[in-house]
Amino acid sequence: MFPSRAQANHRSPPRAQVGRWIEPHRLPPYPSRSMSSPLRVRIAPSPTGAIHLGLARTALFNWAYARGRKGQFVLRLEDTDRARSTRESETAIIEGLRWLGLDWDEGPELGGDYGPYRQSERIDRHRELMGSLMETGHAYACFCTSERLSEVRERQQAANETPRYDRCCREIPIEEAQVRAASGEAFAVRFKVPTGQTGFQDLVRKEVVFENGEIDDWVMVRQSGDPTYNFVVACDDADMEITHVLRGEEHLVNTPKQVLLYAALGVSAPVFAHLPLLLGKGRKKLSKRDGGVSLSDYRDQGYPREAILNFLCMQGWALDGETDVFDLATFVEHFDLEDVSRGGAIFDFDKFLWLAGEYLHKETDEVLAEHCLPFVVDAGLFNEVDLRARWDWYLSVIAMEKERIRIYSELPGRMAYLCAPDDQVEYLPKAEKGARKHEGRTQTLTDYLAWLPEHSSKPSAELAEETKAWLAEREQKIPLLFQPLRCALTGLPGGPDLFEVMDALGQAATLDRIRAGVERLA
RNA sequence: GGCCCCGUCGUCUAGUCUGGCCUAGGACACCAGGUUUUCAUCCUGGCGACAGGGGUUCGAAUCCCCUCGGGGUCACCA
Repeated sequence: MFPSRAQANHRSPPRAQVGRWIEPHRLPPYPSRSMSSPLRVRIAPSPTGAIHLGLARTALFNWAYARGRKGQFVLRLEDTDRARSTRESETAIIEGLRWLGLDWDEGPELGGDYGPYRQSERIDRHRELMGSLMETGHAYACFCTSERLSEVRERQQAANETPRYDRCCREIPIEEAQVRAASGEAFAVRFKVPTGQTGFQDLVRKEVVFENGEIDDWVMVRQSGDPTYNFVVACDDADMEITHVLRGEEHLVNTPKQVLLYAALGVSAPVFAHLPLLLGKGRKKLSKRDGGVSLSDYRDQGYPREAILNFLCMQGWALDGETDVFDLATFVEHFDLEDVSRGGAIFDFDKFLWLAGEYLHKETDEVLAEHCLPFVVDAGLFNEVDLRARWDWYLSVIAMEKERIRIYSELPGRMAYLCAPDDQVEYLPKAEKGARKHEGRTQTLTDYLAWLPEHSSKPSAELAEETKAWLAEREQKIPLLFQPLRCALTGLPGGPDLFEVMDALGQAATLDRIRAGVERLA
């Protein structure tokens, strides 16, 4: 049969199944997919890193498609690359998707009727299917060495041909192959691509057809005994009765290989839907160099969760061409694969920020305060206990600064001036310049400092009116006082109503800051 | 390079299947004006696209052909 050299030293379970011929008719039966069987979709991320925005989008579309059609959504971990797969990444993916608000019906941490849900744990089944495919003549052992393979590739490239396997081992008689394998010669298993054409239904791109002559006799199982992605993904999708495969367009060219495999396995292929790629600035696949490509980047920067979800919905899909802001329920209700756009689109970071602001501004002060709290603490402005002890004050700051921030992490920068020492408020150049352009600033500020204590106990709106009246009496324009005052109080060129700022500062700090301002702006 | 996918304002997108309602709509960005003590918000306005060329048709963003452009993929990675 086909024991391999790898059998002895490979750390995976013994390959007992490999050489066990299974009669085709004894293949474990695949449940037939009748019209009444439920729609089943899945995502199959490899746990090798953080959640990329593309994965988040794919997950969201799968989830919405299932939820909108009473289907089931499955999470399966593609951990075939053992060197790169980690449990930390697995946990991060599960937590990240949960944080987004997605839920799935079956998964590695949940179990389900089609488990296990880690590809590495399905290895016996993959070997079983490999064996039967060899038995039925759909796959064959390839004894070529990697040296020979690269030689062939180089020769093809030199001749300007498409590099592909020359099918050298394809016609080796099965008896001979068995003898060579038994003698310990290493081999990989390749799929025997038939002649003809392979087409499939793609709900986004209609029908797609490939010439089989263009398809390589691809490797299903490596010499090491490890199956490859194209092999296991189709096996698992078949076993799990996945009915619709929604994934990124980079997988489009893999699809005919998988479709051929389904046919060899004797099962019908699922319906596909290849989603347009998320692109970076240069119209190339969005990658790390584009910055901020992980879901966690946005969570950590304080993008509202609903804004992230909403924006993800718009990556390849539009509600009506008019409405940009809509919730998940609306998405689930209206989402259809036929409406997914075909062209890849550049990820618009500007619009994302804008949308974040739309959601942030809709939050109540209380909710926003909670969302911003960790960022304020992280910035070192307050510890949580102190901040909670003066919650009403914090809420007033939130109300005051709300319209100027779009993401939670922007608050600490906006309110930092409130925490500065009163004689050392950092004056931004633009603010100081604006203050200094008024000739009578020092005198006006000094006079105001004298006038203020008797009036500052009044509500801010009233104080504002009285201050303006005071200025009118002196026949002075408003900016003459307000610009130096703003600089003294906040050091910023813009910001909330000055009298609300005074409220937040308190009388003592207000007076101290004006006093310091008289000197510093002299 | 082969194969495959795609092509509407700077960007995202509606309209394309089922030609006429398109003088091509909306949003972000940008610019100008208004509101405001400033910034922000908000309001008003502006800028700005059917890749190109041939057909078919009374009529084409929409159907057909060609060209050009962009992307994806060509592993014993996933």
